[in-house]
Amino acid sequence: MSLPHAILTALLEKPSSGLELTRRFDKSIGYFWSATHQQIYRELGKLERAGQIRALPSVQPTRGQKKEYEVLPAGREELTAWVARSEDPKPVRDPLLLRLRAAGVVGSAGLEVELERHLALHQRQLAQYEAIEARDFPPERQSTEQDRLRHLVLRGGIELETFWTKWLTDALTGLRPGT
Amino acid sequence: MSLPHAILTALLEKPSSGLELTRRFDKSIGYFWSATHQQIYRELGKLERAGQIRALPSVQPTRGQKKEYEVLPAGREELTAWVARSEDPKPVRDPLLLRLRAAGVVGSAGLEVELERHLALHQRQLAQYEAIEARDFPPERQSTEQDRLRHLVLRGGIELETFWTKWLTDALTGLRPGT
DNA sequence: TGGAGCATGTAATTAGTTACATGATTGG
DNA sequence: CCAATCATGTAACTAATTACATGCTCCA
Repeated sequence: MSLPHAILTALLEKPSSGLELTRRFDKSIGYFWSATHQQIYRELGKLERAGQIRALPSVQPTRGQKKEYEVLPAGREELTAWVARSEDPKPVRDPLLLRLRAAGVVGSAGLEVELERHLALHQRQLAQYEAIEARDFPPERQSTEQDRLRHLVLRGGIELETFWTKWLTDALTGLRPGT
Repeated sequence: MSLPHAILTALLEKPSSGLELTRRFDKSIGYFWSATHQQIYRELGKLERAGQIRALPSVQPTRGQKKEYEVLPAGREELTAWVARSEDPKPVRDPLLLRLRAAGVVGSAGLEVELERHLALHQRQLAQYEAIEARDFPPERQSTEQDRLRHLVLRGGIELETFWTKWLTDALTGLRPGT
């Protein structure tokens, strides 16, 4: 139940059309909440019907015509309440860990290649996050709460990718015999 | 598309009934792939119709009667192929990171309590994993590939929970003013 | 005999994915 | 004027969640 809140957050940061949102979900927002344009349009419709956002009245609502949305007070209230809401972490569901367990039962043939592929992907993502950190959060510069929160989110991404690269490296080592 | 593979793995480790599987998914298997009994029964039906598993012929298939399943050769082959299959990591979707981003926009009122709650949950999970590691994987004891793979999976769980406890601690520090 | 617990399921809903459809704008 | 691209959507499907239904066994 987080997609509407992701959209509300994005629209508060900057009113946008569906396609603009899609592009932003492919970049910064997608680093912690991914969504496709189909999901986004469907959810925009729901949020509009719920009175949490509205289309800016600049252009007529015909198909193929750009339509910009902004957040209404009800939407902001909903988001504010959600930030403090009590929601348990979702149970883990990780296909790669599962595959290692499966490999323990049917053998690990072919797994090494796949682990190396994942390792390369995570290393690339990590490098990208670190570049963003170097660019947007140079040492000793954060002052506003918004800056600190954004940096924390990015740190989460960096540390998650660091975990994966380290764990995959260990797994590749451990997969070849000899401890 | 990993639930059927999770079930095949579990059944290869030990033939079980639906409820037994449900219990095992609440424990060890659920540490990296969670599932409810409804999902499990539905998927058992599909796998049986697909000829990948079969019910042990011991008891008649009436409702309320325990029914044990075992994996057929086709099921083992499918699992073997899946271990080596090329599958990209799923895009990240983490509600807590998203909430921090939202807090940057509408303010972080009430967030601290929620972060502390999550921190406690992750610390508890971490302690549990570490107890399992101490019990099942004492130093210098692993020899078989299966042992090494199982330990790697557990290390994944431990390091993920370590990441969350560390990150949440940082976040709580960073949330109060003064760097 | 009747209720607790074991065991297997169905139904309805929600969220996410994949594939496709259509209109508007613009530059060659 | 037509192809590329921008932009908004629909439809069908798959996966997961939540709520409910039903039958069997055992023992107080």
